[in-house]
Amino acid sequence: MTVRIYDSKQQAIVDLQPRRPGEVSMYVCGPTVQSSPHIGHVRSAVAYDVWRRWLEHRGHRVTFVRNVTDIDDKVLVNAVDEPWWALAYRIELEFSAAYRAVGVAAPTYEPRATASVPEMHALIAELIERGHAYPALDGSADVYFDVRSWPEYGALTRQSIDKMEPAADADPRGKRDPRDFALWKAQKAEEPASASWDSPWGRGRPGWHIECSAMSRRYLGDAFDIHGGGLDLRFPHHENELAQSTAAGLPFASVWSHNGLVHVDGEKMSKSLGNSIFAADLVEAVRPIVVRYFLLAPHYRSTIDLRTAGGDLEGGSLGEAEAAFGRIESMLERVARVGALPQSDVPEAFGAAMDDDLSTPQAVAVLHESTRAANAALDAGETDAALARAGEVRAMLRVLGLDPADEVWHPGTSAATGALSSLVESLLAERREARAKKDFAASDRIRDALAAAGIAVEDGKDTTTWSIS
RNA sequence: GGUGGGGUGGCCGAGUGGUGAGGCAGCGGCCUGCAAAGCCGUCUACGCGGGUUCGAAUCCCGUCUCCACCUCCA
Repeated sequence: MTVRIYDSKQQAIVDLQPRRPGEVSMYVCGPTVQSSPHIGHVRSAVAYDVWRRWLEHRGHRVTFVRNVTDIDDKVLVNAVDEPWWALAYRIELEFSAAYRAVGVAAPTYEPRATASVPEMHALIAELIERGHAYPALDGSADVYFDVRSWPEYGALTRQSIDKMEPAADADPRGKRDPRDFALWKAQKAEEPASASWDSPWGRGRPGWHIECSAMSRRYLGDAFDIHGGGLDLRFPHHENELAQSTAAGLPFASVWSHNGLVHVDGEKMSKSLGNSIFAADLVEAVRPIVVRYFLLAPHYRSTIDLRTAGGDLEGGSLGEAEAAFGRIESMLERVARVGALPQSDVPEAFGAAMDDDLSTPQAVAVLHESTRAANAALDAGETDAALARAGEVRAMLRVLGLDPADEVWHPGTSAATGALSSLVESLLAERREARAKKDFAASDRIRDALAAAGIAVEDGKDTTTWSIS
């Protein structure tokens, strides 16, 4: 079974042909750690986490590198009452927590830009030697990429240089062409000494873009299989990465992949609109596992529109996701009471959907169909059939990183959990006695009391279940 | 001006030629002490105008419209 993936550069779905059979190397652009993670960052991380899990499920050994860009203009600007490196690390920790919360597995390696400065220098030197980069004409320590020297510049986004707007990353006086972008930026007088490094061209710091070319090469090699990131990185970031690396003579990425963006109530999410949904807000509105379900149910390349109920997250599309996913969880709990789930592989239709450019919408449809079938079988008293279907559901959930039993979803498990469970069970035992005596007033009193404490009680055919709402 | 992506039923969201994915919400039924859950059934579709075809959401032409990117961005 061949996995197919959309290549942004070719604008086509192609067969994934790993350079080394059985091994896939992926480089995904991680955050510039300048401000707190929002739903867009989380969406991107989930998308490539699912890609990675599916490739592993298909038997590939995946080397997954996601960088942290910890030195950049905005990191310096945003560090107002703390050192820039303290800000960068503080934000990096927020990102790690957000990723972990929604079940994104740790990458194979997570390199920081500041740890690969010598590799950047090597790349820049190669570019100068090949005639594709030059030190600034104004005598500063800036070094620019010479877009006119590279005929393929614009290949990723199919744009011609003449129709592009000038790059605003440095004073154009030092440039040969206003579209030339900085590979190395001279240290400025007002910037802290700790934010600059010696280089053959003078003291300074990396331009944006060069760090990804340097780190992907360092950890994955001159050529690797998949380069991923958000759609908004396509230009200029990925275009410039492609130009730098290929102009330096490297084959670079075989496939370029981009995940779609997240909108809020139909509007682009942006700082100026003040409508950013931060990761911390999300996991407060609904359970993290539901956030993950919400983010992977639509296709990874489509725009997700997060609808709120007048700003209330729980009342909008996240609440609908809670209802939809809750259905699957309820089924698993029902079925678990009649027997142990068998080890199963995912249904063929699920696999076919995932192989086809990670078509999670169809895959999720299979998930719901199996859930319905399991419920139906249980209602019909067909226990074995119910267990079989539930086993399939669990297999699918595991691949998607959505298994409710996975310990990543239970970080708060503690003695308190056990104590609560014990109390609730003893109240439910009293209620069972009352119901047996047809004392429904007493029965309802207990249910109401639990409801008041935020605990929902549901009577099944033979059993009663409870959950914290 | 350039480069891309969309317009599907009350809502979300799949679907590139052939008895209308899936979810949320609604309605009817079964089940239930009541409720919830579950199951069964059910109502609303393909922006607009042409064309090709035995047959089009799907292909072609035209048209309207929304969105993103074009050097801050996941």
